[in-house]
Amino acid sequence: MKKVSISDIARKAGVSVSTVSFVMNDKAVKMRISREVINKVENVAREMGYRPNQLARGLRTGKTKTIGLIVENISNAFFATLAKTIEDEAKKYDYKVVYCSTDNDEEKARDLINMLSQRQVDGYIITPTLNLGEEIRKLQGENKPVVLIDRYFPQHDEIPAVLVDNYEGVTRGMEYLIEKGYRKVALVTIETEMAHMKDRLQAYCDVLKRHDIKEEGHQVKIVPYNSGREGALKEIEAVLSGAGDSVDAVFFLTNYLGVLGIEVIKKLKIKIPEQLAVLCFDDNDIFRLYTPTISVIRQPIEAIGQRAMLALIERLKHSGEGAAPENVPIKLVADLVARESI
Amino acid sequence: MKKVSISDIARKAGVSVSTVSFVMNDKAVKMRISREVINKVENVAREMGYRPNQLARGLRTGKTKTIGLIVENISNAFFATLAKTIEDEAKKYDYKVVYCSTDNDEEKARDLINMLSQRQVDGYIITPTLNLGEEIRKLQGENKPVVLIDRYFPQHDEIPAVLVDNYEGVTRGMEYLIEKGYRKVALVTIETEMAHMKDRLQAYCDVLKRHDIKEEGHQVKIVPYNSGREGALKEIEAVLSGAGDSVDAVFFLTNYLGVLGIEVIKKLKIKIPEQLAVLCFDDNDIFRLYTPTISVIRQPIEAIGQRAMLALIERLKHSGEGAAPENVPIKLVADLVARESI
DNA sequence: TTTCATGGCTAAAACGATTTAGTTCTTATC
DNA sequence: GATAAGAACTAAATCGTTTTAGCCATGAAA
Repeated sequence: MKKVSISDIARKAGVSVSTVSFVMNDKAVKMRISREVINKVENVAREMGYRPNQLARGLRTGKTKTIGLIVENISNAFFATLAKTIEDEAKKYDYKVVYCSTDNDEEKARDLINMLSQRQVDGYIITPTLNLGEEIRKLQGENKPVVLIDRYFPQHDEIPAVLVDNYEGVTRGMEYLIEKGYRKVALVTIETEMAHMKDRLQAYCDVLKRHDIKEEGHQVKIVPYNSGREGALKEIEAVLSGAGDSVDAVFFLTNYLGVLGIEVIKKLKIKIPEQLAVLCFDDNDIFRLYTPTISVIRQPIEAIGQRAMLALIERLKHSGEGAAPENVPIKLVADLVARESI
Repeated sequence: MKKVSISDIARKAGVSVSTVSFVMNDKAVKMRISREVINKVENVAREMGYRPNQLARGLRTGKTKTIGLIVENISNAFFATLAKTIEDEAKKYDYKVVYCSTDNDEEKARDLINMLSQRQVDGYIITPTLNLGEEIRKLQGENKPVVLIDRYFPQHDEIPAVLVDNYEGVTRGMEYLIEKGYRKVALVTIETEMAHMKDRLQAYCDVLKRHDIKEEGHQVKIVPYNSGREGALKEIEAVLSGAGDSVDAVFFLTNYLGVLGIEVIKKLKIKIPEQLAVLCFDDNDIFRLYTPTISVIRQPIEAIGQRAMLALIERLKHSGEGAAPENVPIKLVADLVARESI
């Protein structure tokens, strides 16, 4: 019981392969195939359960109707939601998406791009790691559109990117904390050279400076990327043990760090917000359900996915022409969700 | 700047296409290509940045080195973890996985199978919806191996399946509740005809019967599948409003329901475990971090992914031969994680 | 001198589609 | 009666690989 091909149908219907192809692609009328032949072919195709081979089609046409999505980690809530949005959005334009995770590893990211390229995806949506600029330029050189999400390369402004306005988001959060009277705000962030995180860090520093908060107000803990779960917990604990004393508030710069932070807070039995105010960049179910509920700066995940998809589709359409260089990166505004933790 | 093909290399290196192919596939020695030609070809390929076209390769060989993974919803923690495990596992065998979500919609599931089939994936791992038996048999007819996960079709024991022992898991949970003195255990489950959920429900009933618990002890709430978030919250609230009175414990049969349950409990300010003991089938970060922590029956997600992958690879290897019909379904044991909620 | 290996490659078919450029009938037009 | 203009199809090239069968030397064996 082999798969049925277009020529099987042709044989059974007593017509040529081309005729079948025209019928299957709704070009029958344009090619003046008679009504009866059309019906005959359609019937035979249905009976035999024909499903066009996309490999063959892609090989011939050069289009696979597939886009590659590279995220940091698909099992992280943020990326999972983003992926789902993009998948749903892609379907509207009749594209399928295949996704994969870099685990933030440069080498792995390169391998993934390579793999997707070999599979001839039509375009890419990428959460880049460091030093991926060259690889991405190569894709563009092959005329494959690329849109970055969540992160960007300031030095490569010819690569379109869609992300939250990180600087503005953290500024908003910090202003809120300060307005509520907190002055000793610890920052917990992740070790990285990437611009989006630098922007967040910069915003923190700028706000403190603007309010003339010095020394004791500046407590930045940078968790090394490879410290693992246990290591990260230790690092965070080191900061939070100062709660109620050297620290009166903490701002976690990623959702993942925030969840670890909750774990530490729970362990140390720190009272929120009496001993410690808590704010996190990026929402998570846990923050909504924890007692007390945790305030967050919420990224507009759906909007990011939609805008990215839109930008990509635009480029896929006019892939030949010189892509109109949008003002990059596109920065969307994050909103503050005030809950009980501040 | 077009993509470079094998014949571009052949031309530049002054050899035939076949020779290049042999070199690129490590068949050069077997084909007695001389050392110098091998080196030459390899150099040219590297210089030109050659990446084999997998469409062409797949078309020719009939193997895409890709497996299709169909889950209910990739943004759900359970399936996201499962997907990640399977992806990692697949990589070991040099397979790529492409995943998609059914949202538990029969029609969508069929479409996805169709789409993956058109893309010529070599095998499938599927979280089936209702009535997918026929479609799956068709795949097997085309000699494409299929392994089910999380769910199974009792009436189709020729389709291999890997899942947790649902009956045993719920039995264990119920015995634990009863041992701790709870007698009025409400059950919250989802409306479905699928066997794995029937098994869970059956276990609940059997345990109560075994302990001679009648009437007041039997409170089964079946949340309709299409009730949406708000609807589901209402349904659950209807049950939990009896906490401390007609109900002294609640057992959520899925992780998703459990999270909604927590939301209701929080809203109604129900004291756990004083007014209500809580148990959930399937773990989630929230259960670990909520105060108090919530006990769960934990599924061995990694093991499920690994066993499923193993079974699939086995079948991919001997796809010609009559697949040795394993004892199906493979049922793995779930363990009870006792926390503070009981 | 013919035959046979063997070493070192290449030609060409095949995979399953799409698409361009025909081909073969009718029928209408001058 | 010759020509042109559709109508209704089909042949064959093509996409980029893999793979089988075979070609052409050279040297050894008979």
